[in-house]
Amino acid sequence: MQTLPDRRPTLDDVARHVGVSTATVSRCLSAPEKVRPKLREKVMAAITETGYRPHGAARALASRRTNTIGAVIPTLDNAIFAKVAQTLQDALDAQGRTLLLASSDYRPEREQSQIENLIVRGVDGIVLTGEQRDPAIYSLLDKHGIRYVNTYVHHPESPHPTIGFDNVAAMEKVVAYLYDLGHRRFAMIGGLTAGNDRAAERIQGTRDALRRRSIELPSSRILEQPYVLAAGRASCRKLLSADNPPTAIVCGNDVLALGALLEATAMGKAVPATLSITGFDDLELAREIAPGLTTIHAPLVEMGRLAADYLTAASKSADTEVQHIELPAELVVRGSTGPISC
Amino acid sequence: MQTLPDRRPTLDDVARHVGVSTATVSRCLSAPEKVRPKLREKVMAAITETGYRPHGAARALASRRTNTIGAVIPTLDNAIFAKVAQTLQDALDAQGRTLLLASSDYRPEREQSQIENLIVRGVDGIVLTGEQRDPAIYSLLDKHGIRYVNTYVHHPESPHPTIGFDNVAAMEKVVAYLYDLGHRRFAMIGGLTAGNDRAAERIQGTRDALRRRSIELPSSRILEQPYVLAAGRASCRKLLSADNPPTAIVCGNDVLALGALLEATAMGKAVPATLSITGFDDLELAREIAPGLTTIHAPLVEMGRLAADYLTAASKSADTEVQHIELPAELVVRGSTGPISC
DNA sequence: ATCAAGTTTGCAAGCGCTTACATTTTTGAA
DNA sequence: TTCAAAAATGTAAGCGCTTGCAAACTTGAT
Repeated sequence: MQTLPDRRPTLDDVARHVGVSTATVSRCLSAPEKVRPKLREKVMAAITETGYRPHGAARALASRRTNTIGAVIPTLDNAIFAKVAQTLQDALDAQGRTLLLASSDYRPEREQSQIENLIVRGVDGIVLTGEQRDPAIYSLLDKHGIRYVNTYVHHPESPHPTIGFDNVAAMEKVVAYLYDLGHRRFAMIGGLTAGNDRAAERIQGTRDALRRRSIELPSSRILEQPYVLAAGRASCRKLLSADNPPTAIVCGNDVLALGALLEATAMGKAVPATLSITGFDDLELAREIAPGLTTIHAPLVEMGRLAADYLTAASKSADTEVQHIELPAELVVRGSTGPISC
Repeated sequence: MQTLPDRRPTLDDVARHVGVSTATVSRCLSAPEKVRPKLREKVMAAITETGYRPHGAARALASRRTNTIGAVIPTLDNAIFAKVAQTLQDALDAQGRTLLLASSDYRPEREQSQIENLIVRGVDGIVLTGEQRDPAIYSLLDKHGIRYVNTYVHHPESPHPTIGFDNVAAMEKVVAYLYDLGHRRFAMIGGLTAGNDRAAERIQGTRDALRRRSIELPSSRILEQPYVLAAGRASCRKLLSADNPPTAIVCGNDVLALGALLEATAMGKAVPATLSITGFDDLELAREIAPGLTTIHAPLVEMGRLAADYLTAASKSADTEVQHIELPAELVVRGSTGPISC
């Protein structure tokens, strides 16, 4: 007798098909070694035949596990975040878990709603970008017993775990390098700092590093811009058109720097002969363009892998130690920077 | 009397807190208009106080809905797919649904496992990339009653719905334009065609368009490469180093074309004076680089929006008509192409 | 053969929520 | 006021699965 169900097959369908209990079928799927090989084979065959696939929601409800990790990144539109997402996915895949990816578009309220969304979906842990956010979010996370880790930053004193690099120290490296080349007239094209602590730290880091060398960066020389090429171009044009233009433009990320580089070239400004430009992140394109972009290499792969490992380990042990891992963010010198020549 | 639960708050906790039934609390959340305003306020306050958040799995199990759409894209590492994902997410957000994003890394078996994953997660519909895949996947989708739509292609005769553009016709436009400029020696740097029908169609489209003009493209002039800058560079170098090098290089996407453009420039080859290069997709960078890249504009935003709408509409009505929507993919002429000059 | 220990399988109680249906309360026309 | 209709709320039965525990079956030393 053959039933032709037009509904999604269930565990029960498979069980009846073989003549065993649902418990056995369930075990074939989640603990195969507990079922006698011969029986298991029969069950597996029935699963194939019926096209059965587990019902994730039912499984999650019964087992109180989802084997899922969430991540909220600012945007997919930047290769840098896409790369981390890819790394996370690979690392989690290897552990038999899956990644739930959400993007906030750099908007705090949207980040919050995405985090709540992940909570509702029952993720076991969350990878966050940066540290700055409404404390209510952290307490909500705690209340639901969900582990999380802040990435892209290193804040050893923070009560929240961080895996990332020191944005301030990285900018010190950039400034030190440019200063030693002889540069004294600086400008910065940074990211929008509202709700973005990384962007703020990079600007602050640059400002501090210059101040340490007795150079004050006037606000007219600090432009806060969205991370798009066109903004880098426009900002560069503006800076170069001013009186006494800078000889070095420090950018908050590679996208802005590439925009600046393209505009400077278009304006006939020789790079690096008369203008040095630096980025941050080290995109593939930074290496390929001519001249190559001097930038800070962000250790994305390492960061993604460690974040995945951290959440996995964290969900097992219940140790309370807040962890902070600092990754190196090194300066990569390429053709877009050089000694001052005027 | 105050309980201090260290477990996740449930509907029941909230209900007890207010002194109503769980049904009422549930209704406050999913059909607020069915609850007297005064009571509703009390319930909402209790929800805030307890930090309650719905348990998605339980909700999905009870309601047999997840309000979730899945999408499987080849990779996040290409701005083009990131853009579609972003658009999809925005469109779905507006409908109160969420996007579950998965990437296949251009590997068919990984695409399959990601699709199964989405089925297990109970998505209401799936956005797929391209059409070529194991028929078993389509029948699995059918068996589970999950709607899907293939994007990036337009196959009016296919039994599977498609929303996209005609890759073959697009390449005809490219070739026609270059031919009319006087080009006769062509080469192509295409994507890897294994499991990628878009890449295959673009190569085939180019070959056909040339053949129609009595130009045969020898296999030595067709390079299949992964979509990365470095591959574009290396391929370009190889093509230009051959005897009787091409005057026009047609690329399978903008990443390859940008690589080719960078390499040609680095080799001192004047573009477009002695070499024309075309891309496909129309990345932001294609517009910003110098010279600007002549390319096919892929209507991503429109595609994402339509796909979201289609799956929403599809899940409501049960009409059986297989839909095919063709979107325009126009040639955008910029500085990387010009008349032949030899 | 026998039986204790180990292995395999089944039983059945939930997991936290939604929702048909039943019950109670409110409303407003008579 | 009265009472039928409408609105609000409660009751309770699952949704499809996992898993502790009990029952049945194997195993192999005696």
